[in-house]
Amino acid sequence: MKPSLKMVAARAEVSPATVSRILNGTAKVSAEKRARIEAAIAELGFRPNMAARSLAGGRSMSIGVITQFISSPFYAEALKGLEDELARQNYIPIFMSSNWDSAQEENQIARLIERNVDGIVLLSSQMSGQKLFEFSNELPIVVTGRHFESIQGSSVNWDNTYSGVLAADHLLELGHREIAVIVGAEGHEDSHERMQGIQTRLKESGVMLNANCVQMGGYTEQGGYEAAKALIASGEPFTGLIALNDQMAIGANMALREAGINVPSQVSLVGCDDIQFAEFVDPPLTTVHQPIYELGEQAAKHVLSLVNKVRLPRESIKLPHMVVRGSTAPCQVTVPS
Amino acid sequence: MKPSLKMVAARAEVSPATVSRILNGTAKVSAEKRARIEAAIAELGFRPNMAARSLAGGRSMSIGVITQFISSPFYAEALKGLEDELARQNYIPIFMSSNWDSAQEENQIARLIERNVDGIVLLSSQMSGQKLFEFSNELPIVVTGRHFESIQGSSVNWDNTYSGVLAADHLLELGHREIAVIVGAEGHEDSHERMQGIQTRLKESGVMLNANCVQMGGYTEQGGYEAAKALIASGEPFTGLIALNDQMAIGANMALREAGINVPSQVSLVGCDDIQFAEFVDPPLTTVHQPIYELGEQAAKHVLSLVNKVRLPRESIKLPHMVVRGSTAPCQVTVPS
DNA sequence: ACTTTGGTCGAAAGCGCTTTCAGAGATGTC
DNA sequence: GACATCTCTGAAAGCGCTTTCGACCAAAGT
Repeated sequence: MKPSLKMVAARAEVSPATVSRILNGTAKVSAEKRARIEAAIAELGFRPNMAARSLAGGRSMSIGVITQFISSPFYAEALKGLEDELARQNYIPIFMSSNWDSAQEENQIARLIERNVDGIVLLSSQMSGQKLFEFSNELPIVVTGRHFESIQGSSVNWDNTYSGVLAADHLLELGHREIAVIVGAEGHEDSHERMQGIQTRLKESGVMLNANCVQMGGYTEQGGYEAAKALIASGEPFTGLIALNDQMAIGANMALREAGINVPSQVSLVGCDDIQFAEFVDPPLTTVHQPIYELGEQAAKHVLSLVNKVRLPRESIKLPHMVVRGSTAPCQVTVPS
Repeated sequence: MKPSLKMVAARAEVSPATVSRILNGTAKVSAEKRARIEAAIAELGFRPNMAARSLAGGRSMSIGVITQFISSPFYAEALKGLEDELARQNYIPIFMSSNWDSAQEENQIARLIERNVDGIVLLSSQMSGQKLFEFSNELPIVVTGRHFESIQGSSVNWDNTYSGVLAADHLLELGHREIAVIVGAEGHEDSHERMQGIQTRLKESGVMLNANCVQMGGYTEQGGYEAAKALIASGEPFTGLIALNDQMAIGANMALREAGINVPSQVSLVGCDDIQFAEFVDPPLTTVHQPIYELGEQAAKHVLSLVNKVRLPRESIKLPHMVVRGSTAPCQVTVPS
């Protein structure tokens, strides 16, 4: 039989209420009783029952976390950040995948609410703003990759525009003037913002971005591969290629290789995110490193601040920065045929 | 105010007990009342409170899942398999990372128990068999990647030896006789078994495996990279290289490239696992595909069978198979210097 | 000495469910 | 028709904790 709080109380010769007070630090307890209780807890190996705590206290000490896919290499670090920060505050994350499907996303949120999570973090939600707002009336929600603000909702993000700026500047500095871009998916704020940053910079430098030179890659390797193929097939000349995430960059790299186009001598390729694999592809990928771990941490801090109704000191997230590896080089005069 | 079971009961003019019976299907209820109750549930938008169910029923309908790291590319598919199968049976997984640390692993298990999980799945546990056994007395535990059997414990695995056999056979058939191996980590049953398979096959073919030709790579890209460097530095000739997982193979690939050794014309490289990235490296990695998604599914089925104390029809897991891509080729006479 | 404050603590209610127990009908058997 | 047998249902206890409320005691103020 598992030891219960009641048994601890009996053993320490105090009331259950007092034991609870020790557990939660909700009231002062005399040093003497505290010692007795702590001893009893240790001797019995008592571990409080979360279900009971949750029921009685109205808090489950758990936060739901929804990603497109639990093992997305992009979110890997974000999840770590979340996990670490939540653990520090004695919460646990409950991870679920939505598989890029907004119906599934809603369904998972419902399951999480049923499980009494105290709040939810949405890493790149697909849901409509309306729905999001409705859910945020039920419980605190923090979302990344898009803007959202309500009484119990907020968003956390780094400066995506700046990521675009960095990528564009890097190619520009290397002398590239014919630039193509593989974007993420329609209606994705972060993809859109990065693109915005790129365009701003290109325009400032007088470089035109032909419509043919922008392809959609859906954020996957396969998508990047196909987008690059389409780019090549279009006949549009380009010496610089920016993929709005590393997975697409890796796919594009493969398409270029297959087409006999050398990276970086013929085309300079820059990715975005700096996922773990980026340095192990050939050539090692030049990319915009984004503070993903931090994003997770911040998201955790934000939900918890909403849950516990404390104001969070406005701590801004680090800026992205370039990681120059082998996939970019100064522009040669020759243009890939 | 959230609707409760009691409110549903009041609205349907039945007792709470009857509502509960409908929810759990634990007893027959007249069609008429069932209809009234279902209507009331729908009208109120009632969602049962898991904390209460868990407390009253002694089941939390959740399974703890511990991996080295949530976003390990290797376990990606396994987690998906677990998630899917658990969802089918109305359970949810609670994922936690142990970061390759057995103390953390124990700690996480304790946290999971505290959260009343009904069972635990350990994807590649680092814990001692003794500890494992102790925990399995407390609740059902299923572990992968090693053998374990007890009243409330079991393990699920594919045939790792066969994976080794496949890799060795593939190189042998291509005519390679000088073969090197990058193994995982000390004391890892799965690494050991794969190695076993390789050695059996090599021995049968009269190929000797020099001790210098076996390096440890710790299952990471970085480790594989360093292991390959050491291999090259040792001066030991080899035309075939097997890495016991893809991440190490990818690291090794990079080391070979840096050393100016061409894959596959000078060295044929074979990995193991067939992770998502394997086909996007250059050259696309020839590897032993292992049924990882299925492993997750099976692990889920196994814990749930232990939890619900039903015997599982002995359904064996698929066998690994070779996926031949670009990193292997027939052996040339020349040997890398 | 007598009330006031302040600090500790226990009794008890209750969180939202499940489950046992037994009662009430309905049905079947001899 | 009397009795046993089912089937469906409700009352009530209780899962393990938190929290309110008030009791109690010591220290402080008058």
